[in-house]
Amino acid sequence: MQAMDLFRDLSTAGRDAVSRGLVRHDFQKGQTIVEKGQQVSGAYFVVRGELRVFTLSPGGKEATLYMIRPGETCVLALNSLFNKLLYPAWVQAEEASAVAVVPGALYRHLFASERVIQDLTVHALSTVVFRLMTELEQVHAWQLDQRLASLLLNKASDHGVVLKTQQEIAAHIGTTREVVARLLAEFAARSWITTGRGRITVRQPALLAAVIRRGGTI
Amino acid sequence: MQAMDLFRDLSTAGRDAVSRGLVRHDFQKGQTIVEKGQQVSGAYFVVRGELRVFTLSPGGKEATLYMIRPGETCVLALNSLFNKLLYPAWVQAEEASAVAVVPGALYRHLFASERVIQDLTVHALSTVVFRLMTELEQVHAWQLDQRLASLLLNKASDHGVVLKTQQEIAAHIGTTREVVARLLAEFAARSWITTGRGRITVRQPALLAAVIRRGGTI
DNA sequence: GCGTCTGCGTATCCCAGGTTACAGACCGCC
DNA sequence: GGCGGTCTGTAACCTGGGATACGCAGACGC
Repeated sequence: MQAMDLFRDLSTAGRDAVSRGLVRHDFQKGQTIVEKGQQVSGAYFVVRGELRVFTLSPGGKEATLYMIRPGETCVLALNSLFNKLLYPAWVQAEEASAVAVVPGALYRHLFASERVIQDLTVHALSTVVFRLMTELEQVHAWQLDQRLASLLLNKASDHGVVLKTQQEIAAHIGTTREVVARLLAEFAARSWITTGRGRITVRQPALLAAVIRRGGTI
Repeated sequence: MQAMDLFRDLSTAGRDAVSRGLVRHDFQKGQTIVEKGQQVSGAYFVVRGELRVFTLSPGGKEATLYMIRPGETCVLALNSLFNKLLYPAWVQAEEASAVAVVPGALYRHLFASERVIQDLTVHALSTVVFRLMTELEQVHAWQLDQRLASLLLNKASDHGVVLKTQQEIAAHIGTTREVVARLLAEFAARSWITTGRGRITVRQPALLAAVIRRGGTI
């Protein structure tokens, strides 16, 4: 199992403990993994797919906090693990995903004795701090068209294709579907992108990038 | 020195190393401690006062990311992340503050060998993650009047006094002075607060709290 | 007392973006 | 090939709050 790569450098005792305690879960695209306020225990390692950590406001509007990619750890779990706080957000499988869960007690034990786990924990936490700070900065400083352009450039495949519905995009940048449609229409009118059902193709990445750097669309 | 409390549980060797390597700095209110993009290393323990971590957008508008209070740590350089990437925000002394700085190399050494430092590090990082997530959630879900009410209730002393200028408050919640004045005027018109030069007194905390829970001022 | 500086109060205007309300268009399935 | 569900396009409208532009009032030094 690929997830085991993470544990290669453990002591034999540690590896034994892990192989006994590790639980693997599979999630479908869109499936909710953790709900806000839930008491979580254990560390979640993403083996395959991608997880999305997001908030849900009373009105039902979502906003992505950050993503967790394969090989990374869900630190919220670590956070709750070490602080005894309740989980402060929702987590969902962005695509079909496989997750390896190390139960809380085992993880704390490993953290106490295994150097690799200590480093990994700190690294995971730092990464999230960095991502959250970046996100927060962008929310404050950027307009929606800049955030949208940024998302398109980030999520585009090698050939500039983004396979997402407008609804999903809206949830990512924390706005509504209509607004996304409006902004995409502006981009499309300038031939920077072309749109299709569940698909956006970036035609002029350089010009999109310019939107981010500057301040406005016009 | 009070900061030494933190290091009480170190091994003798560790304590020696710290007492040799620790550098104490004093900062005036408003003084900048770290600038964005600066190459920082080590850990900052707040001994006295309070630090503010914030972003500064091109337009010059500030927005507070989170605060660090006495006894808490700002872990800047533990791994490649904050070492190689540059620090993504500004840090400023919110009040006159004393900070004990543990240089990067020493901190990494301590982290590798001292149990207390490992726990402290994870705890500090988790705390920051939690604060950032909370802040991000509020930015998305709350209106400015709610954010302002929240800030007033949080920063008020025992007798409901907040000693801040409107400019400072605006920087905290990421808006402009004029908007703060407008909202404060609304609150004052309802006799929930009274205002003065550099001072706001909360008269009806319960009603302010109601603003947060609900959705609007009216 | 008098100038100067810093902070407050207020009014007017304007725009990004949220809201509402439909009208297609594509997609798979029966 | 018709039908229901999911997605997109778009237009008209509304509002929170950012921008601009002052005038005024304490504080503080001289």
